[in-house]
Amino acid sequence: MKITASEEYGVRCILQIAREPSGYLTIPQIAKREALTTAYVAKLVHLLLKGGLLQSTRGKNGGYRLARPADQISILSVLDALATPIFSKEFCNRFTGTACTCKHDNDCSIRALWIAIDLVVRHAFSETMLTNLFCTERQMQRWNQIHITHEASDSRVALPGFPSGLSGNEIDG
Amino acid sequence: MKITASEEYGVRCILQIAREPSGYLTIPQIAKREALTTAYVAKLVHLLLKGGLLQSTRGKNGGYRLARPADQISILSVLDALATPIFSKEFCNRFTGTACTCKHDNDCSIRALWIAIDLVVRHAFSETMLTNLFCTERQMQRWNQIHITHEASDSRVALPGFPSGLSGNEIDG
DNA sequence: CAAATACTTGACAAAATTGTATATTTTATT
DNA sequence: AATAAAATATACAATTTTGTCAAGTATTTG
Repeated sequence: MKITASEEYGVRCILQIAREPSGYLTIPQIAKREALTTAYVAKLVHLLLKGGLLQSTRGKNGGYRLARPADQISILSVLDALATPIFSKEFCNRFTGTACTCKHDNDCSIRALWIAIDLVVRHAFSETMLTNLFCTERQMQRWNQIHITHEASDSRVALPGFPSGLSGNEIDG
Repeated sequence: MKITASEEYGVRCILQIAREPSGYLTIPQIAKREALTTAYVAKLVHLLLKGGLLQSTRGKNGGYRLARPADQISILSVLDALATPIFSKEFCNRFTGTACTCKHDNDCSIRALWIAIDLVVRHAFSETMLTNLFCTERQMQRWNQIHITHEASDSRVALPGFPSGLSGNEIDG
């Protein structure tokens, strides 16, 4: 499982704009701050623009700003603008092996697994806003230790007890 | 965020072995059932072998079997054998932009975000065993509807309230 | 011990992703 | 109007991932 390059760099770009006091940045400014080329930043912010997260002004003195306040922009919406989610309509078409259509097309428990984890991830990111990244890494880590690992060991952040094949008859499909 | 090809196909291969009544399958057999080439299956099962999830027997009448009972093999261990996790040691080295070292190397709230989601995902997969995939997709879906979306709307499967930059002083980093 | 079967390994070809280059359009300033 | 600064668009080069090929090693069976 991988974070794609556009997701990583795209989040960095919009976070630069979000944290900028003036609320306004040009492509060359972002490029300099993130050590990226202007061409690449242009591509990324364009994705964010199409996704409705940024507004642009053309011409001299132009630039980009957030389309809404940072506390109303979820990480989920940012990632959705930058790449396709873990599970999308195209997924099963991507993995057909040597056949022209996937062997498990009409009944695939693995597909249900990916859909489940996608749901978990999407929910997590839907609750995290750009403003939540306005802090130091130490603060974030501390939060992680307190909440995530705690919740995790409480088995609340899990997919516990997927229907077992051995005792799966309880569920009427 | 993407599931890699080796993760997808690798899970399919080990699931074939796990579901096989004899508990024993050869590379050509797996290849046929999954519509993959024998060369590709060989590569994938070898990763699973190195990861300690399979045992192999060479020579005529050889093949692969699970190294332990299917209910003791987590999806997490399978995925770890097949690919690197969402966040690993190499991560920051992959995204350095045009610089030779990442601009945010010593303080990066985004990194903490990826580490957090990685933890959530790993925990979820650590609780899901191969046997939990021994069912129909409908059964899985039904389970998803009951548990996942429910827990999600209960805000228990989330990263709620990451430290905010506005009111983040409460946390002593 | 030879033949058949099956795993092992490393190199390489194809495809997808990632990143760059170039040209165009828009707009403020002089 | 001319110029400079900035966004937009498209095509293309580089890299990484994905999948294949081919030559090897090991083991069982007759």
